[in-house]
Amino acid sequence: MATSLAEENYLKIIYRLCEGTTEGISTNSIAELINNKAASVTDMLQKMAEKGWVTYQKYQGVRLTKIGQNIALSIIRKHRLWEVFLVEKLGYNWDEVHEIAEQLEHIESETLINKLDSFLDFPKIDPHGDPIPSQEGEIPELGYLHLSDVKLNEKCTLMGVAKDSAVFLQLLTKLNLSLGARLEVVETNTFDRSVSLKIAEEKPIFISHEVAKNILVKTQIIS
Amino acid sequence: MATSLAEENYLKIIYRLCEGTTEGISTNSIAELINNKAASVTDMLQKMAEKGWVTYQKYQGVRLTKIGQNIALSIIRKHRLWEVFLVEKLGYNWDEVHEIAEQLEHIESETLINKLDSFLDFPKIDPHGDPIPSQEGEIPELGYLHLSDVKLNEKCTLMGVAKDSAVFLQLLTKLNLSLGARLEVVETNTFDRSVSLKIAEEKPIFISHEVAKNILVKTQIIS
DNA sequence: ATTAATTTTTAGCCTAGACTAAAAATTAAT
DNA sequence: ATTAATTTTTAGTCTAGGCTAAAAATTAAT
Repeated sequence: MATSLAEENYLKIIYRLCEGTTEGISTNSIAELINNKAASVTDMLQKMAEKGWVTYQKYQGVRLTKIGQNIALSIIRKHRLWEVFLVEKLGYNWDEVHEIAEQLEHIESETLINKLDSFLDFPKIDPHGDPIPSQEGEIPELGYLHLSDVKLNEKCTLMGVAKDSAVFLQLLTKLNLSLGARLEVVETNTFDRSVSLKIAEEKPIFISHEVAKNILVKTQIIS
Repeated sequence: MATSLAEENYLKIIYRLCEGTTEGISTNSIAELINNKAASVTDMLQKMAEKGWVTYQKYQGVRLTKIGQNIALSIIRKHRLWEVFLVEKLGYNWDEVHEIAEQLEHIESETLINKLDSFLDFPKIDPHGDPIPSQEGEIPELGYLHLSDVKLNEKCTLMGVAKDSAVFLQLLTKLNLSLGARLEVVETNTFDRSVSLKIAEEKPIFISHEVAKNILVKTQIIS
């Protein structure tokens, strides 16, 4: 069944909210992310339930069905592949590509996205370190940790970010934090949960808990 | 002012119909190309007139204003650049790209299209030989002739097509007619206006007037 | 266990952009 | 110059996808 732009945006957002919960997703949380009023969301959820993309019970939130998940994954796949294209081929920075990819992800053509995938040499992650789902909807499991959860003095490598808003990414760039950076948490401050962080054995810098939480790292280098 | 998808499609079609006329464009002709009913077109024309993109007088057809023209040209520019991308970079054939480019042409980002332009090495024509408008809306004037207008026994080169429907392009491919082919009309048949055509000094083949009319050529090779 | 606060849903309304049917204007044909 | 045919416009409807205000259900607080 064909999906409208609005529907695709709902599916994508519900998918994001579903990750890491088995709970039904609340109307309000969707409304907030998609920037609509709760009443509009209820409306759309009911339509999507009829189409079989979500299961929905009044006042109990929604869950994606297998079909809904697959649609969401194919949109995410497209989004992330286009981001790779924008950065790798057109020379954009990682904080500039989100908006454009939000548009490109809705282009409908099976062949297009697979040719793009091949043109880009079948990348496994996007410019923010997020995994790119396969055509079959498989997501390579990367097992990254949030920097805020890493033990003191444990060396790790910056592999991705948990949030890709432009302001956050620009801050990272300013702090000289980019994909692949070698990191080590040397101190955590109980007062504000801020963190002293060594980057590539340099003099430590301070970053807030909020920042640390949104940095994804791996602790051993798996070759 | 922002343009909706529907508006962009109207502007593009009106632009096409304006080429080579100073007459107002009829409601019906637009309706046919855009696959809507005349009543819907009237409606939209009135709205676009208010926005200053067309001049419109009841029962007298529309014309594009300068602003309308510029919007149309920017969409055409995007369409044709994306077509180059699809053929040159992703390996599509020239008869496969139209539909996808119809979607891509609506992606809104100034920087994107200029970066794409540069990535493609500033092409002047698309895969069908159509000129690509510059950022400023200049169209390189190519001065091509329709093959049906070329004198007998005058050698010429296939530079483009006047129609890019998939069936037409596939037919050309079957006939071994592609961009750059050296052509010579050796006979025209008064009965059905069909044409005997030599391709690269081979044994002549027959093509219909309809085909000849939609092939664009240049007669001297301008280096 | 009620009451209060919050969340969600329903009901009704709005706009963009389609449509149909009927009216009006234009063009063509006698 | 009328009449007939065609084209275009108007008027009124419909659907998708938003909205607000009020009602209903759920959750939190006494």
